[in-house]
Amino acid sequence: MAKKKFYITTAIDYPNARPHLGHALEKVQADAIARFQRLQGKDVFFQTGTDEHGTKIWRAAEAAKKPVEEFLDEQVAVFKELCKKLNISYDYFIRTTDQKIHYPGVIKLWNELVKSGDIFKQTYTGLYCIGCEAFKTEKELVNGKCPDHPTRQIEEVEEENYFFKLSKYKEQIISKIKSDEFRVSPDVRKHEILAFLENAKDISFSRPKTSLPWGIPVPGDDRQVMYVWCDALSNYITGIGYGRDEENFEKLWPADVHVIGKDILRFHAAFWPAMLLSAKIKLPKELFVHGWILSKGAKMGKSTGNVLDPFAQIEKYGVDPFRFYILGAMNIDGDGEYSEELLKERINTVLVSNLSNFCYRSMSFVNKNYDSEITGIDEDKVIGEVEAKFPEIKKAYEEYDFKKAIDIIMEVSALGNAYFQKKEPWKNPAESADVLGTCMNIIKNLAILCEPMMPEFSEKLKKQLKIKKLSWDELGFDLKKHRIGTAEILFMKIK
RNA sequence: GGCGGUGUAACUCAGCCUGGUUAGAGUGUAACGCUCAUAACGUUAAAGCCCGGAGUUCAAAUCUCCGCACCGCCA
Repeated sequence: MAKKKFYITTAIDYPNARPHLGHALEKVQADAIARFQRLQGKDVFFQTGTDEHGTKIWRAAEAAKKPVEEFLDEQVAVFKELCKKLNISYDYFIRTTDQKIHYPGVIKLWNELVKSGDIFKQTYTGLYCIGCEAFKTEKELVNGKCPDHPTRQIEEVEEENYFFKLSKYKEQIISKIKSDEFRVSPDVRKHEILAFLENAKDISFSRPKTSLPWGIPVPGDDRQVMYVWCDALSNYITGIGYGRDEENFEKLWPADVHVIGKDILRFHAAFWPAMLLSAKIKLPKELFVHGWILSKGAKMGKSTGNVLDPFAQIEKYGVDPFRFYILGAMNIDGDGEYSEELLKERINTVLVSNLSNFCYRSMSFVNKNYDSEITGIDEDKVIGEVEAKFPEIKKAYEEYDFKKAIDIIMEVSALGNAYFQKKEPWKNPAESADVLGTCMNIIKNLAILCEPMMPEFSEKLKKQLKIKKLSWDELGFDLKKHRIGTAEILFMKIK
């Protein structure tokens, strides 16, 4: 039987500045999902990438005094480097400036929307801030001035743009979201978007080239440039072949899950499905929306000055402890707190004292007392207790509740520690060989359970246990006669 | 202003949908035990007017209403 496919994406990042912890969080969450699905035997395709058009990029390149292509290549390299440092197992990294891969699908999509009669021209009159190079609503202004550029004039500008008939599809989208045919999770985000959709208006879909110099030209009207929606959201289909390799597209679409942040919910849960409906393309199955990483209760961002550099954090604490911490710090339907104090505490008390210590004390005991070999297992009730956790952990992963998954996995490790303590094998090593056999099996299970979140740790465990590949199906206590390798400490305590 | 969420031990949270024995977990604290292990592990304990008020009920952290505080989305 052919493997079932699983197509997962992150949002594409806007590389006008260096990546921050929020970027890291989303990639790590998506990576954990991708790895979990691979463990389940799925044929996973995992896409991430960068959104490279728009005024901010154009201006950032100007500020850096570089040609925009060169500027982007450098910026994108940093985002790719972050993925590498984070151990992100993506299959494809899409760039929206890629004229071979991305443009054909974008143009096809635009034309499909035109064919459906959903693109129309309209004159737009609005209040324009020269500083932002963007339209503002009256509500956004403070004393008639842009809050970000209070010294600049606000001008009333008239532009002729293409619009997209979002309103035409809102009822369809509402019904698909309500029925979970297009699932938006967690529920709080589902409620939010349903409320928004009730009053959804048509949206601006292009800008004059004069005001948006860096973008994809509108087919048949080179005075207009596509606005971000058609240009960027389309990456989810163009990357897998839409408009270019239809066979591959048919194989992978619809996406099983788009992982996004709550700030772009509307674009993904309203604009994007409307575009797909207009183009007669199936909707993605699910949108998983994460919150923000906060530092002392404030959003991480350049403006708040509380930016922690993910590269520095990974360097300082190691990739798996970092992944472990940010995955465990997020509440499923809210935000998460990032602080180095908390991170240190979590690593020292949970990763080191519980998990890593159990593995090391058990394996080094086998090295010393049994010449690295186990010959059987002790049929203790701990086996049933551990096995009872497997379905709970699977459920937590399936619900993207990494915090819960971590908690239960650590209960497995704690069961191991309590079992080891109760059996006191050090008092009589000669007669305790089977106790350690049971411990080796618990460790094997931990290697599987932790893999989605801490792949490097899992690799090390497998190497030390001398076990090749492991899938979720191999959870259990089947290791009877086996020789392990040399135990090494897996995580060090942080001072 | 409208809609939604949150408020439970010193800290982070679970429990609330489907009311019911002494309200749970981890961290921190204390005592004891153990010593294979990264001063790691185990056992036990102290610690909660479950935001406030009213109501429904034999019974409410849990359901209803009002209020307060904080957060999100919309206007």
